[in-house]
Amino acid sequence: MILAKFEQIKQYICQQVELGHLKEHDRVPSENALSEQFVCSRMTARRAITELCDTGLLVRSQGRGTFVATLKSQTSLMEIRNISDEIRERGHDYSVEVINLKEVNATQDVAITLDVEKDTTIYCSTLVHLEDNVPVQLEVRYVNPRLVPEYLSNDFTLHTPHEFLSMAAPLTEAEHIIEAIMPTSLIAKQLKLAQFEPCLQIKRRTFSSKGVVSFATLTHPSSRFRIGGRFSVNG
Amino acid sequence: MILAKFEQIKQYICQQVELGHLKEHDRVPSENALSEQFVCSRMTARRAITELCDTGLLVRSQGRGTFVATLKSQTSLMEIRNISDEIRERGHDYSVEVINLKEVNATQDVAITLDVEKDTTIYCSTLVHLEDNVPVQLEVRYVNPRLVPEYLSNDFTLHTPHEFLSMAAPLTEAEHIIEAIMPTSLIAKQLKLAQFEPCLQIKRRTFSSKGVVSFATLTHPSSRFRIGGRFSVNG
DNA sequence: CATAGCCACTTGTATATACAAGTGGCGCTG
DNA sequence: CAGCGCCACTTGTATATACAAGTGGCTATG
Repeated sequence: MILAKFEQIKQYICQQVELGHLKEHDRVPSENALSEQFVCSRMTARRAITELCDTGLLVRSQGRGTFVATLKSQTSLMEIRNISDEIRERGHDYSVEVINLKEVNATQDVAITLDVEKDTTIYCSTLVHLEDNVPVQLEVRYVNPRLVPEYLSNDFTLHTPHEFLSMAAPLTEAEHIIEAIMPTSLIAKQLKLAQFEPCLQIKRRTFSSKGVVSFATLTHPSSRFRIGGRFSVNG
Repeated sequence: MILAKFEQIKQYICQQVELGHLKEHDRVPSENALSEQFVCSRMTARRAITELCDTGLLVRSQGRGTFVATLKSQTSLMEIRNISDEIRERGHDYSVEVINLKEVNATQDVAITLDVEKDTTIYCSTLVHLEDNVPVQLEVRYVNPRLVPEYLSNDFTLHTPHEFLSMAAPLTEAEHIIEAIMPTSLIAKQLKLAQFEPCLQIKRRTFSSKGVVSFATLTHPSSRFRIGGRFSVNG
């Protein structure tokens, strides 16, 4: 048995929803029905459903049954998404311009942020992400070489830093600070801004189970990029 | 039995953490130990622990045991917090300046946003929130009068719009767009900005179970306010 | 015809049990 | 003393069962 039974049942229900066989507010088979269908006990079927309720795909109602929830668009505010995927999902062209890749000595503040010793050699990548050949994000990223020693050998035209890091050291947590700034002339030049305009700047620290993986400063020209999201309020 | 047994166990463990008897990375009693202590089956104790893991209070490790997780500060990025609470929690003075309260005819776009008929009369409040007498947020808010007819009768020096709306129509969902803008001269004046500086602008739509409650535009001078948050990445 | 009550079906809680699988310590052996 | 293997303990998966409790429809009764 490769996959646990309750995982198989989860997968099946997810597929039914993805394929459109189950739509919003449709009733899903009862726990008893599923346990017959998958030849398992009711508790196993129940577990599958419980976990899908936790993710928000299903909602239960005692006495009535279990139903497909109102499907909500994902909250890209919270989610850390890969910018190339996001651009491609909008049906646009993604490309990247690598400005430089280097090793640098950690200054005091970067060392603290990355949780390494001062003057350690750390990796730094600077690149610009383009949507239909228009720069939409300047990404300056410092990476902890202890956790991802092979970072600089990545081909960034094939894998974004986020993609590469996700493979090398799966993300467990992230920390964000969002600010509005006026770009410096260097940033304006790198983003090919015709005139100065306010930019959204996100400082993001990402963690894996082994510690701080990287620290990135993501700068978006306001006229070309927004951040949005929808989420439900708990409690 | 007022509370289900697994809820009692959850409560007990939460208390132990709150009281400091269990600290970060401490080991919590094993499922078997809990089931003896509470005279229940292991599956019941297990359920309590499972749900506390889901909330992030505990982490499990097969073969080793269950531990109190690294306690994280709340993510104020996702949470919709009351600005007056936030300012007071920082130990600063909160005050508010009401610029105006009025009824307006819904223009096309506001009508769509609030999901009401065009030219309906809707409520509009404009106020500035101050931290130690410095303006930190300009809030322009449109409210659906069908859902909160008594909105304009609120004393905004006692309750922020968010507080009042939360009582009148509990939030179920919210939608956000974040942008960086240069303030108009009116906004700059209302925020008492000495010179023009980039501002973070959040457009927020809030929903109750009965529909769109309000639409707010929150403008923060970048030099006086940031948005931050930390969260765990699922999957 | 209206309704009160019963019944079938659903989810919710709880138990007892079994075996799989991961971890870490302890002791035995080379 | 180093390392291997066993064992105790832990969490992970799964089953079979029981009763509680909420929902909705159907039927019998007034």
